Amino acid sequence: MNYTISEENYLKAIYHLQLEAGTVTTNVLAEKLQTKAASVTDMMKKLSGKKLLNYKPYYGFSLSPEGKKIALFIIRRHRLWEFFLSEKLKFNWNEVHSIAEELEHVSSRQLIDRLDEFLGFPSFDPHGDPIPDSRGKIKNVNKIPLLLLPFHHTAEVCQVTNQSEEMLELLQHRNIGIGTRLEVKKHFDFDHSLEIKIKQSSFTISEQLAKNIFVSYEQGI
Amino acid sequence: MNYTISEENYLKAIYHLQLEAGTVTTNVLAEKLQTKAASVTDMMKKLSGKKLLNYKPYYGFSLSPEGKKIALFIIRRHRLWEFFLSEKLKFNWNEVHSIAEELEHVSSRQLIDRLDEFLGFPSFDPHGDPIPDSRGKIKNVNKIPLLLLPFHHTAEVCQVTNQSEEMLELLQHRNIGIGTRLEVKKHFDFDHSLEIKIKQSSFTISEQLAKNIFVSYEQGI
DNA sequence: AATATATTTTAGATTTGTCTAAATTTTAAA
DNA sequence: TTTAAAATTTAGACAAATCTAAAATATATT
Repeated sequence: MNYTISEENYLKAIYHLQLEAGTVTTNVLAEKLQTKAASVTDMMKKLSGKKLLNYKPYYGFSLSPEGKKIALFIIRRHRLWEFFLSEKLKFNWNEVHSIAEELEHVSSRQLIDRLDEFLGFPSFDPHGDPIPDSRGKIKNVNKIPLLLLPFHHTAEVCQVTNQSEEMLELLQHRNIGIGTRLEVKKHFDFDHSLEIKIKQSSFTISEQLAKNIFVSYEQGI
Repeated sequence: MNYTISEENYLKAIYHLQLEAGTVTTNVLAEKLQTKAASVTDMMKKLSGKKLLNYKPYYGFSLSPEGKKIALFIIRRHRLWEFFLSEKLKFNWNEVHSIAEELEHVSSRQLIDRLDEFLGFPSFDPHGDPIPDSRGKIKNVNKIPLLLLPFHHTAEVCQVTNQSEEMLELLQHRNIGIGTRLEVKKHFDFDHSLEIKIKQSSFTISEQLAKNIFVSYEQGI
């Protein structure tokens, strides 16, 4: 019931890649974890030995139900700490991730459940990512990419998928954050940039930026 | 500037033993860390290689100024987390230690300084142990063992040195905690037990318990 | 279908922190 | 002061997680 930091990082990375890409390969996982393919293979054998993975050599791997459950708990810890850092310790959006990477490996179940309570059982972290509850369940939101938002309909930013320093710096400059209400005025075919309006001011943002912004359409969360 | 969990645990343990006993030996350290003497010797070589220890084979070792500084920072992290767990997450006195053992190894300096600020720069943890400030300085209190408190002088419990489950269970039952005001009525020579008075009620406590309780005499902290 | 290329796995080495058992050094006792 | 006992260190081994280089397998190309 207790896993090493390394095992936890592998499980979490596999979970994320499964969500993003559906299928996970040795090389992609190695890239994500900044390690080598051979090391990944070693760990795959270890994790499948513990029944956390379905693994067939040369054919790939995927999380078992138990492995997924554990991954969700690690993600729960990560996101609750991010919420804490942002909400209580007043860290910026772009500072919380790396600290939460360390905190997430503190394993006391009771600690996390009390932290959850202390924070008021939040459903989303500062990036808008959903926080699994104490049973590992994730709240689903009706969200669409900003690129698909129809013109002249106000929507609310609910998630930002790229969490790099650079991206978050840009968002802060533009005053865009989770909960920001905006509407799309126009698409420019030439470079696929968008004109958007927040409160009274309008400006354009690149396709690259817009790709990473998700909004909830009909209603707030 | 970054140390492994194991290195940190050794530095911390040496610091504590130096305070308690003045001198630290291989066997005592091995006992404290639940490991073997040979492992301690290995680590001593490693830490003295990093200039954190003065080490002369067969003659013993002690923290260098740099080693002491690091130990104090680890203790700072530990005690701030203990304070957080107790004050904010409502953990009992006797539950905070083991969780803080894990949290103390999360190394972000900024995290700890912000946590400190969030908690209101506390000077003492829930056991009454002093919390080093951001420069590593410890506040000194005029404290004496309860055994030495003169009769009929009210004093305030300011520290409890044994932090085992069993000890803390007993203290909770007796309603003794940091800040409790009490006076000593009598010493019994037969078993060296003490009669003490808290508020209106008097009862006796064993020498063993009294040994671990420290009080501030003239005035509160 | 045969071959070339890319991907993945195996084999063997390395580092960290640990262990046991043996050797060394210090300390205590006769 | 020599010997016995205790404490400490060394030597050699092991598990975890990683690496490089080589081998095995799968995929793509002709």
